Amino acid sequence: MTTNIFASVRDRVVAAVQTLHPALPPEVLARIQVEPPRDPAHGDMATNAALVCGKPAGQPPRALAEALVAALVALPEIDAAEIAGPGFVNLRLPPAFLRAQVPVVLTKGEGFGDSSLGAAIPINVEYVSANPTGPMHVGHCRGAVVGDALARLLAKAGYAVTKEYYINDAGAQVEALAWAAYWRYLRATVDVPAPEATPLAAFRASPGEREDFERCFGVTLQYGGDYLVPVAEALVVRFGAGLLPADGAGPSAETLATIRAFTVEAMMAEIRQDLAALGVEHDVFISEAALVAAGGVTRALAVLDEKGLIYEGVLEPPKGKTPDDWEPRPQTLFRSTNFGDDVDRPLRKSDGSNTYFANDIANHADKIFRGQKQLVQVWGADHGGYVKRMAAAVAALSDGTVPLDVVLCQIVKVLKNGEPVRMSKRAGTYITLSDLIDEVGRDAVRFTMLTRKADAQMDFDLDRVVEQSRENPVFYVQYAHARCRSVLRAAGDPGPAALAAAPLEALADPTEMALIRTLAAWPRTVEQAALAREPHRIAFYLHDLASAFHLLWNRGRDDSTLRFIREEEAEATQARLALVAATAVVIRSGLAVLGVGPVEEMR
RNA sequence: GGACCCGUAGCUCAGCUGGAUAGAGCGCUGCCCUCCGAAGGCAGAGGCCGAAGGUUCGAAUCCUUUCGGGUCCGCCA
Repeated sequence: MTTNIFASVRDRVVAAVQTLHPALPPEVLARIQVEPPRDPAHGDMATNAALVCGKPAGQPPRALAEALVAALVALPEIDAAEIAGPGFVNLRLPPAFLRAQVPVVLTKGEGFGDSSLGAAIPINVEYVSANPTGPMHVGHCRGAVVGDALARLLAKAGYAVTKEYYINDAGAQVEALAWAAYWRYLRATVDVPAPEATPLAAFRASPGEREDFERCFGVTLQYGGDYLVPVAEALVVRFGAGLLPADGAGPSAETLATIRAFTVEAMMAEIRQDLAALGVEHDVFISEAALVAAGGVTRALAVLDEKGLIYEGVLEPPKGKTPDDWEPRPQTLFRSTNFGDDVDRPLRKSDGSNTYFANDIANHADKIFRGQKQLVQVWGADHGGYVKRMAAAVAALSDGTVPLDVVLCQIVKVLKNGEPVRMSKRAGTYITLSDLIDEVGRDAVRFTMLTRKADAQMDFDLDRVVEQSRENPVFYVQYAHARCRSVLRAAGDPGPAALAAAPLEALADPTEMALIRTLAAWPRTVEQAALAREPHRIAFYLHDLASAFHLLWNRGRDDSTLRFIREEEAEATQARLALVAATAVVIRSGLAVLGVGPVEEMR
């Protein structure tokens, strides 16, 4: 049973070319494409075979095209073939061949479009990986949705996908988080007296604000939002006054570590909750701190060292914009320039501790050690400058056998009443992910985030995405599914098995055939989108599919013979119900890739 | 100074890894509901694909140069 009719016709075309020119090398044959023509008037499919094979075969393209046409029209799958332009061959398929896709869809169900393209290759998709220093906001949202949809897409395309979250729970930022939690903790334990003439006593005597804490303990807080209040309360429940310093000075290293671990855990719980609300899933959570503690960095750097890629050296200052405090100093460097990077990259800070890059090398090495054959990272655009060095590291670690694809997501600008919503933690105008979901709903958030290429900037209009009109693609696609379901319910909800057996000769109107062609393009769309790592193509496909269906629906308004349910024509009714059911199946299949639920009816 | 991303209709964006006469939505113009499927439908106008070279049968797509917008550039993660 054929699911990707473009692939099966391509097989025929390649076979025909090989018969004509048996000696053509595989790399030439690989360039042969069979795709939908840009203009449907040109036929059902078009192939460039004669154009790409003409020169290697030593035959003018048009002459080869003529021979190809003669071979192809003899096949049962091809009704007609004609030469166009410089040597395109346009193919027309027998209507019965196209109609036969309808029972295929109904039999396969939402598994229609599943592909073996990925050949069960282990592929690792890492996304979100937000620092556990606060609740998720809309900035994280796009990467989460894009990553999750991409993972689902790759799974549908036949890859063995591992969905991964890398918890940045080591380093200065979580240290700063622990200090902020400590401040909140001191506020929550205000009743406990402090030893006299200590920083804690001074803090107790103050109003207890952020500035007071910073002054009394001589630190600067990077975090401290209200979201830490419940964490501080939980700390009190768990530890009581046990974390207060007996000497009234700052927290001991152990105390701070305890607070850090507890707070990170609390933040991760909240992030997991946000992700669940968004329907974003992960198979694996990797802790940076645990990876470091387990010797992951040492192990990864040893691999590089063994290849002679690590050395002590001095970097040139950045051109044009030299930092004020720049001074040349010897550092431990990785020879990323061997792999296309612009400069070699430091692995250790001046105090001897590892850079984030060193830890991230360990993260990627860990994936490779676990047997992942392809790596995908979904990052914010601000990490663009980081891509080359990471690609270099992965190439070095795997001897070039493991490709790293980085999908960069541009910033999302949130609009309310046509005005940009300023994102500021301090001003409190910052929109958390859960606020966003509460306001417009999970499905609208997900679908809308996927209506743009990841690397194009996006406006997210809060008013627009809840609008029920053609202008809103979420609504447009959901409405198409609801209409399908409405028709099927009116017909007594016949099962797919019954409809798959229906004769389909009554499906002959151009609008109906156009819809069938769109359905038939679904498996190809999945493969193309997966190869390009571009889940947004699924959203655009669904819009096209919905459009083809709405068009048919509207035709029924002007021409009553095209209505789906016509009591006077039982066979046509069955055929159309099969088409409608197949449309609903493919919409659900596509929405599933986006992680969006189909609706049964519009309210 | 350098690296990376982006310049496509008035606006917001697609363009299937180099294919034919470059598409969609919004906006604009003109038609279409006494009733049977109008939270709408049909039709139309609107383009030097930022610019200039190059590669080849063929370029919005690849290369070089250039002009605009964004992101980033040792001891943040």
